[in-house]
Amino acid sequence: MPKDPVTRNDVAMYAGVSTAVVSYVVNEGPRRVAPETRDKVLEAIRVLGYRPNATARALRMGTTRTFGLITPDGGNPLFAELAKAIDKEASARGYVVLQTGADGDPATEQAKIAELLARQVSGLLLVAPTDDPDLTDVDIPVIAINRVLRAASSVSPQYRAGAARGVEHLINHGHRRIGLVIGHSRRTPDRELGWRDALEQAGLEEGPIARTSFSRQGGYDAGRELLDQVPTAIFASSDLQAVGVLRAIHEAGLRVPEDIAVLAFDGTAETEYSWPPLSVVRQPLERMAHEAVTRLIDGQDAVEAVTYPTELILRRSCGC
Amino acid sequence: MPKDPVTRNDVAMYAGVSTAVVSYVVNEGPRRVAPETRDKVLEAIRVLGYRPNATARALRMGTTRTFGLITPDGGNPLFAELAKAIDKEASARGYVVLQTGADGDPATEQAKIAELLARQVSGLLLVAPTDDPDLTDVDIPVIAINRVLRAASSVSPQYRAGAARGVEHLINHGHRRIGLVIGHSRRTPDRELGWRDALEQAGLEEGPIARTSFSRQGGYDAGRELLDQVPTAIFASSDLQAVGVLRAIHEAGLRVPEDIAVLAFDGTAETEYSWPPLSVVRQPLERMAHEAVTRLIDGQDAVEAVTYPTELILRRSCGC
DNA sequence: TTGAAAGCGGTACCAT
DNA sequence: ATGGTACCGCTTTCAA
Repeated sequence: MPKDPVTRNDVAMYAGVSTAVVSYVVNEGPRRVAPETRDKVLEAIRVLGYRPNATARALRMGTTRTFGLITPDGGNPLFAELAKAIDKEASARGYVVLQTGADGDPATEQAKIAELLARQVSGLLLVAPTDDPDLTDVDIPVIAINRVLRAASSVSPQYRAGAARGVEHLINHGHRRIGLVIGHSRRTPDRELGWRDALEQAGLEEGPIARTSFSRQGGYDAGRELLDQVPTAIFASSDLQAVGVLRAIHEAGLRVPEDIAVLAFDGTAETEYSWPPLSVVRQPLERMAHEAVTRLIDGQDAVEAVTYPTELILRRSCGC
Repeated sequence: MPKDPVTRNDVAMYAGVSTAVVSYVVNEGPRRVAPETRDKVLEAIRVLGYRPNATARALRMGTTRTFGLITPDGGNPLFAELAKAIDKEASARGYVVLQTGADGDPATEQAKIAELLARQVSGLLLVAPTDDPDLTDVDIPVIAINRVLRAASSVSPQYRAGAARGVEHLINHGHRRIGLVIGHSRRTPDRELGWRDALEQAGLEEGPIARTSFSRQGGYDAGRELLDQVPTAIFASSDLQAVGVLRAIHEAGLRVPEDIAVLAFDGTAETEYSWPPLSVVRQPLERMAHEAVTRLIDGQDAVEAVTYPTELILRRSCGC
C-alpha cells in the first residue's frame, strides 16, 4: 500500500492554517508567522512526515537548483575526481548534479545537452574534450572545464605553464633528451607548447613526440614508440598515458627513474601508487570545481577563460 | 536579454490550435491528430525552438524519470565505473541520474537520501558500504548494490564464490600460504569466507590476515604487515588494496609473482596497467547495473538479494 | 478531430 | 498575522 505523499495541503489542514502559512514556515519567509502558529505547523509537518515537493517548487520558482555535468567518460579517474569535487561544491550550496557521459562523441554530447536543458537544469558544466557544441538558444549559464568554448566561460589548469614547469624539473635532473606523449588534436595543445617552452628555454633541441589517445593503452603504445628513440625522460600529458608508458618501460626491462624518468600531467590518486610513484603536475581540481560552481550560480555574463596554477608533486619517477 | 523560454502555449498560439493538441503531437497520444494539424504544430515547434519543460511534466505525471545514486566516494574507480555503467543503462531508457557521494558516512548518506526524495527521484540506488539507512517512508523503489539491506533488494557479485575461485587459482599455482587483505566490518565478509572455503577445500591451514580500509593506503599498510609473515601469495579484497600491496612488495625489494603472487577482487581498469598487471576476480558491473536499473523501473515488490557470477581474469601477478 | 478546463504541489501577492 | 487565490507548464478527461 504505497500511501500517497503528504502535501502541503494535508499539513495546512492538520495544523488548521492556510497553505500560505505552511509555505511561510517552511521557507522562513517571505512573511513572518506567529510563534505559536509556527509551532503548530512544525508539529503537523513532523507528525505527517511532510517533505516539500522540489519538483513543484522548481516549476513555480523557475529554478531546479540542479546542475548538468557532461564528461567524455565517467570511468576516467580524472573526470571522476573532478565530478566528485563538483558534487561536493554543489552539495554545499544546496545544489545537486545530474552527471552523464558523452563517450567522447560530439553528437552524443549535443543530445545530452538537449536532455539536460529539457530537464531545466540551472547550469551546465561541459568537460573536455570534444568539438564545440551548438550553444545557441541555451538560456542558462554554461561553464567549460578543461576546454575552451567560443560561447562560454571556461575554467582550466595552466596547462602550458604547468607542463613547462614539469619539463623544467626533468631538465634540472640533467635530462637532455625528453620525449613527449600527447593527445591528438586540431590545434597544438598547450601542454605541448609548455614542453617546447621548457626545452627552448634550456637551449635543448626538441625530443621525440608520440601522439596518441588519452588512455592507458594509448600511453603504452606511445611508450613503445618512444623507447626506440631512446629519450632519457618522458613527459606524458595525462596520468593514464603515463601509466601506459610505465608499463612499456617495465616490459622493455628498463628501470624508472634510473634508465628513464617519467613525469605526468594531471595528478590523480592512481599516480601515487603506481610503480614507481609518479611525479606529477597536479590539476587544482578542487579550486576549479569551486570556481565553476560559483560562476554558474552567480551567472557572470562575460565570457572569459580562467586558469589556475598547477602544483608540481615530486615522487620517485622523476629521480627525486 | 535572456529571452524567456518558449512554452506550449506559445506553440499553440502560433499554430492556431489548443494546447491539448500540442500535447497530443509531442507525446504522440493519447489522441490522434489530423496530419495537417500535426504538421502545423511541428512547424511551430521548429520555428519557435520549443522544448517541453520536463519539470512541469514531472509534476503533472508524478514521475521525474530520474534516479538517485549514492556512492560512498565518487572518486573511487570502482564506484566511478559502476556509475558509468548505471548512467549508460539509465540513458538508454530515457532516465537520468543524480549522482552524489556520501563520504562513507551514514549520516551524510541519510541526508542525501532525504534530499533526493524531496527531488522526487523515481528510484534510489544505494552503493556499499555503510550502515543500514532508515528507509521507512521511502515510497519509491530502492536497490542496494554491493551491500545487503533489510528493507530493499540488492544486486551484488558473488563475493564468496568469486573469492574462492580466485584463491583456488592461487592454490593451483602451488601456493600453500596465502594471506588475506580484507576490510573492517561487523560480520565476516563474504570475501573472507570465500578465501577460507578455498583453503579448507585444499586442506590448507589459514594464512595471515590483515584488516584495513578499502584504500590504496590501507592496502599498503596491510601489505607491509603481511610481508612479515612471509606468505607466498596474497589475496586482496579490492583493487585499491592490491595496488597498495604491490607497492609494499616492491619497496621490500621482492618480485611479483616470483617471490610473492597477488590476486585482487574487483577488476577495475587500473589493474590492467599496474606493475605487474593484476590478476583479478572481476565484478560484472555492467550486468549489475542493468539488473539494478531494470528492477528500479519495473518496481518489483519482493525483497531479494540477487548475485552475479564474477569473472576470473588472469594476468601476470598470479604467475600465469 | 479538437478545445476548454481541472489539477499536479508550491509560492507569494493582495486582502483582511 | 493569516487566508484566499492566481499561476508556473503540462496532461488528460469531458464536451463539442
